[in-house]
Amino acid sequence: MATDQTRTAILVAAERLYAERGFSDVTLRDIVAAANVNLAAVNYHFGSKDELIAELFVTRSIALNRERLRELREAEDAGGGRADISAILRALVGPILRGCLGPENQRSPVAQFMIRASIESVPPIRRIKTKEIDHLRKFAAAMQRALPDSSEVDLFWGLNFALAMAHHTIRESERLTKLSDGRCDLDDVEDVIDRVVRAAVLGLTARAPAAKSAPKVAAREAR
Amino acid sequence: MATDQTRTAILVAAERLYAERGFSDVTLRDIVAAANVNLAAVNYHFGSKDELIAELFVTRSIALNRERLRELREAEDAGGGRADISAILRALVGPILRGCLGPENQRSPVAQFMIRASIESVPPIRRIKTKEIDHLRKFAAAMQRALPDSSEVDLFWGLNFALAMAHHTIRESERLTKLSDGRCDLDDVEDVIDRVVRAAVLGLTARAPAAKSAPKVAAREAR
DNA sequence: TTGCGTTTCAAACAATTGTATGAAACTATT
DNA sequence: AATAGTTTCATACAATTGTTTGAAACGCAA
Repeated sequence: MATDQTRTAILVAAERLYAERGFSDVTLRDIVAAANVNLAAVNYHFGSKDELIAELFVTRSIALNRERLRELREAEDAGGGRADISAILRALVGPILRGCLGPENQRSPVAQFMIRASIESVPPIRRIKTKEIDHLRKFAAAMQRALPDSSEVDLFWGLNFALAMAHHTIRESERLTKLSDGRCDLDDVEDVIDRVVRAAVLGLTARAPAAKSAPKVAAREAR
Repeated sequence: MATDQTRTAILVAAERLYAERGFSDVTLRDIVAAANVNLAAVNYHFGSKDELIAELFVTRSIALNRERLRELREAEDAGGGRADISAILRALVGPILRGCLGPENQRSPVAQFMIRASIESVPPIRRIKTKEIDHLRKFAAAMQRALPDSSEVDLFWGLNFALAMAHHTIRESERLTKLSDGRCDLDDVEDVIDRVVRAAVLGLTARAPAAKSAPKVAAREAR
């Protein structure tokens, strides 16, 4: 059993490579080369490539969800049982953004891997991902308590949009930097979180759907 | 030259399979089986697998960008040269959403393929994707004309968030349906577009500057 | 040291991948 | 009908994939 040296070496190398290049482009031979272990070690310690991926994802998924719930509880405690909508959304998108962006995390595999995982749906992950819905329901419920007057549907859409902005910003951070000629500072993580949360909250709390539907142009063309 | 029967058969089959299962999971043998053509036909007509993917992506990319620009011009013409911000964003996210969602397009590969393409960055696509930045710049410029008082950075963020909501909604439409127990109707495409545009516009036009730390539930209406 | 369970290693495995080949079948012009 | 150019086809190829194997090396209690 020793110190599980090779086991963790494989995990570390695999996560880094997967985060950098995606699942399909990384072979077991790439991993064992980066980890400086024997090829057979992967199957010995994990059984198969899929189980290695699954273990990676489960570990990170649990950690991320725990951190999210921790922040949610913290916000609820601070608000005397009912958390502010901003705080709820901040608990939802903060951990993943903090893990993926920022000067020290920009190229870090810690959570960049999770984004890959949520994108390329390899079989072992797809199974696990289904369970994440239960996790999101907790946030939906908290949002409902924070905004009891809003319709459920609107809340789900708000939740969806918040995650959308967080994930997309992480995935396309490079493109946003290039598009804005570096003027969008993705290293200031807390600023990014603020922007995402603010935009999501505005979409949720703004009354009257007035600002939409372009006046002159045919807004809706169907039906 | 006949009617390019096999050529188009390959294109159709490939796009459908790629849309359904992603690039890495679809082999040339899968494609030729679905297209009912010989294995060698792919390399004969396209040169290589990568060139087939590139041709698919280029074709769809051009069509999508053309439709976006068409709607943008239409909006600008209707506004006498200066388009409304809602109309601009609608031109940006409308075409892709219409192509991917809706009862008849839900499982249609027409543009679902594009989402896969923008996610799994296989080499031939990555090259083409870079050019899309120039395309987005046109929208950024239009947004600047529509909201001359907003800072450039805020506009880029708004553009980023609008695309984020559109793409994420397409990608995770199944999860949103499941999470909301079917109450979020993703078949009503125009409603989805309205929601995306409205949320994006609110984030852009709401007067609630900076406000670093979590803003209170100030329900700010857009002007 | 001896013995035994665990871990590592080099090598080979079978399966799958994209691509290439060269002959056959087809099309259309002469 | 004959020919030249194009397209199809079965087949083979080389490379890469995840996985397996059996022996060697190791750790450690007796």
